[in-house]
Amino acid sequence: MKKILIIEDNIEIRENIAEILELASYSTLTAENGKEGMEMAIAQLPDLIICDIMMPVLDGYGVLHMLHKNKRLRNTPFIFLSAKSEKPEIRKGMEMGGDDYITKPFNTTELLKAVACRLKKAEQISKELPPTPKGLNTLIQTAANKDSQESIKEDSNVQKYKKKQEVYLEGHRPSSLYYIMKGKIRTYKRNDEGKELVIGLYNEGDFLGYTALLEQRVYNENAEVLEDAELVIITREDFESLLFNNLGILHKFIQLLSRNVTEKEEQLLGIAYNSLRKKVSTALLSLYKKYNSSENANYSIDMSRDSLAALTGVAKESLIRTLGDFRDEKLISIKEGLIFVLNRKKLELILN
Amino acid sequence: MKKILIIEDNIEIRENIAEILELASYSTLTAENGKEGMEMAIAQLPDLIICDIMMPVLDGYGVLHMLHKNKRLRNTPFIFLSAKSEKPEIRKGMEMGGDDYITKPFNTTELLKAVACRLKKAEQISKELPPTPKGLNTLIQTAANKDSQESIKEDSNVQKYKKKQEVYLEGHRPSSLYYIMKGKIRTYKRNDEGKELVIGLYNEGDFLGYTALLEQRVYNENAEVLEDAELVIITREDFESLLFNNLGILHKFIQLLSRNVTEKEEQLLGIAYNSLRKKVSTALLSLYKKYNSSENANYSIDMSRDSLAALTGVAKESLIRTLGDFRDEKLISIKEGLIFVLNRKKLELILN
DNA sequence: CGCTACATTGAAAAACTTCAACAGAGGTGG
DNA sequence: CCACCTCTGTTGAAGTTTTTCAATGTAGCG
Repeated sequence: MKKILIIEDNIEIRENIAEILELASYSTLTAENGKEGMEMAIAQLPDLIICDIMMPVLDGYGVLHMLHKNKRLRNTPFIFLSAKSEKPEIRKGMEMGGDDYITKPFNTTELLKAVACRLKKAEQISKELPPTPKGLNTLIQTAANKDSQESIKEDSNVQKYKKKQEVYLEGHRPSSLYYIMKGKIRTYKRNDEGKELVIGLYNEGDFLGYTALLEQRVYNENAEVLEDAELVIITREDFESLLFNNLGILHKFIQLLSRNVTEKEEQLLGIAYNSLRKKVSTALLSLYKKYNSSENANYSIDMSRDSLAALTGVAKESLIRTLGDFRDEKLISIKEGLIFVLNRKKLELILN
Repeated sequence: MKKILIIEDNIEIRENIAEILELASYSTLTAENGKEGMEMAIAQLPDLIICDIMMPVLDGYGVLHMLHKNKRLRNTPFIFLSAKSEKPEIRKGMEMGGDDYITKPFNTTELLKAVACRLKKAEQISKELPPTPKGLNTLIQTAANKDSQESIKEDSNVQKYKKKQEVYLEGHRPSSLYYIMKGKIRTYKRNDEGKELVIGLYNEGDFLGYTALLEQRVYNENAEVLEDAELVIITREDFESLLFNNLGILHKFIQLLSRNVTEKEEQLLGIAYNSLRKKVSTALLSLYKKYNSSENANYSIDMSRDSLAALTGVAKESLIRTLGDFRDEKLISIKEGLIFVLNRKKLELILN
């Protein structure tokens, strides 16, 4: 239930507002001057504040000013109350960052609408999300529903891709963001000699191809389907409007990118100094973690040896030999090309 | 000069507003009903729209609704005009996404204040910045000045660091963001065997240590001063408030991170498959580009062989031998340990 | 002067890659 | 339906590249 703080010196008006809001099943807090109101705001962190301008001790402007200085209250919606005659005061209030205002006398509908409207807007902005990248999944859907402007879901189309199909190619101009509904994708780069290195693995619930869009330049890598996939195509325009109209999504993308950087740094260290054995084992483990997060006991890695080698950054033959060694050491088993991880612990403990 | 579109059916009011705004040196466009106004908005892309609610043909709500459907006009500030008596209409307008409203009759000050206030807010949001990372430099300063809440500049302090000093260490909790006023920094990781790999080079005008802050976890790398430095310490709180109160900064950080990812991917490909010679030459060139962007002819690389090896991802001895080869081939010269790039072109053309 | 830290060189060893050959699966067309 | 072709996976052996180990040189410094 939403908590609303009412700061108003006139007891009648105050009680009246509180009553109306309570009837609309909000919980209310009341204060009879700015100072008291601030104290209460700090202690209770209300979801919205309704505040009179003309008050003894600390007036409405003062409250607004102090709110802005407080990190946790800065974004709380703030609705002014003022007498009809106080026009310049109202302007001043809006300039100082008030979100809306109501002029006295007001009627019930007006009050409730203003409150509902501001609460809704605030919610859209500060939407809390689960910390996993998967959270973006739910997010994009809720955003698509809530967005009154355009429903991303409707506009976007889902496309099916077969194994080995290329989703995009290095050097091409990005026209859309991809969201993986189903299937697995890898991204890779090729050096002058044609050797491939896999630089990213993507699974259901992941986004694909955002760096090129964010940097506003052509793709720097190729993307290929590892396992038959269904991708939601989100046009560049939709992506940008989603991104910049929704602080929550922006926040999440920043975290996503940030984690990306960190992962790549880990990978760098590994590729630079790890031994063949270590490289192969970390590659196997990263596949395992990425695609078998539910710890399915019978999970198998189904990937061509070329791809696997490109993921590890070693020659195909070296990879195969190492896999053979691991099989002999009973760390993995291989049946018809599929690799089963038998002893994850030991695989993790392999030294350089 | 800012362009303002006035949509109002009453010719007197319309001309009056236009006149006032012209006097305040805005340029104005006028339309006498919603339909005409929309056409003009699409054709002219004004910076702000003032619009009456009650109008023939297409009313104010209709205009607002259509604006929201148009990508280029969606974020244009929108101020309603309405008669004092039309309170429920005003609420409806605010609910639909109007930014502000003015009740008729209004006075000059009120109008001008509302216009100025909305224009200012819109500008803060969509601030355009130069594309270079250096842009952040100017940005943080302007942000510090404009930010009415807290001046980052005042709060933060500048600290001096000596060569070889550690700025932060892997595993430590980040408490602040660093902005490099002067000097050079490198970040590096160490593997289990103690071998170091440099994963980032930072120069004047760069930010340092943001990934840990953004991911909200401990540092994943060490940062060490390469050349005596002065760093602005920006507290975590300031950084976060800066980041989330200023869309422009957020935008820029997204681009920064994005480029970071791309760079690391390039580096990965290089470290994975390049030959020793190629690795050394790209390392030299990346140092050259990073720290001698002004193409100073007498620039020299002053770095310990250990550091250089860590940057390249090879053994120190291998690095030294390759440097020797390059010197014999007259690609570089070495005096007292300092490396001078003699033939950048040829260095770039070295094959695997 | 002796100590320490960094730079350089030589030679041997290790770690991978490359080349080459071959096997099996799977698809194709006569 | 089978011979044939191609593609992928595997193995052996030779070849390269890079690292490691060890010795030596050099500069700064209390």
